[in-house]
Amino acid sequence: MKKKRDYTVDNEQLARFAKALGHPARITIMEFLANQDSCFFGDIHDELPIAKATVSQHLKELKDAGLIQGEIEPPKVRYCVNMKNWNLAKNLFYDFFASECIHGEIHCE
Amino acid sequence: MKKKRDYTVDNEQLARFAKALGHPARITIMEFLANQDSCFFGDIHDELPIAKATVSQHLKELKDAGLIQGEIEPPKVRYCVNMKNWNLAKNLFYDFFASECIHGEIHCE
DNA sequence: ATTATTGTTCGTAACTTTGCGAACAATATA
DNA sequence: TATATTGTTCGCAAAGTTACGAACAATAAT
Repeated sequence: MKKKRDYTVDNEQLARFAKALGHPARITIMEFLANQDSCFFGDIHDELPIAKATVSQHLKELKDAGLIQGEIEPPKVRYCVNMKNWNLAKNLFYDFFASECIHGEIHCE
Repeated sequence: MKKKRDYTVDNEQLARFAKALGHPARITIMEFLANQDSCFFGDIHDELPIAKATVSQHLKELKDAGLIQGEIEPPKVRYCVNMKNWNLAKNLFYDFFASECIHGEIHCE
């Protein structure tokens, strides 16, 4: 029997972030939140071609992945980027893609 | 009825890449391919704690997403990073995360 | 106390993902 | 021709994803 390595913690985390971003609605949400001050549920919903129940579901996934957080401001809910985890994701992705720079063309100096 | 925007082509593409990377096995594969010259199926399989049928499946997904390509060198199969699409992915991710630099701490100059 | 606004949760349906072992195909070796 | 090596495909099971409308809860306004 050969010995098989387990996945590293970093790779598990990176995969978790990637998975959370693996839907155009969730990409659109993150992009929107990154460039807005007002980030109420309704504003997000207006950006997306899907029902509010589905939007709520996508927001929950982003929240579970740690990429956003929401706080209730009755009668609305304000969503924001979780900067700590967003930066963690950013760094993991940067390092991931940087490892390819040995072949590199773009973004490698 | 409100008018809802469709997803942009870029966001769809970015989501497709993110989804393809949304599993630790596939992250591990890409990382491995990025840093090796020999990239036979068997070498990849040895890195992963899963059955070869499952490895084959993950490779197929990465291939379908355009991130890798494989060529038969009987009796082996050599897998490699598809640099064109890898760089496209890299750029899409970089731009995606760069949009957050208005709040930024790290990697923003 | 109604009624309206806002967003979540429930229930359901269709589809996709992940994983495995077994069977298979294709070449190389004895 | 038999046998070994390499990797894919098949068939299946269990679990997760995506989507919706309807029902619900919580606050605010009439």
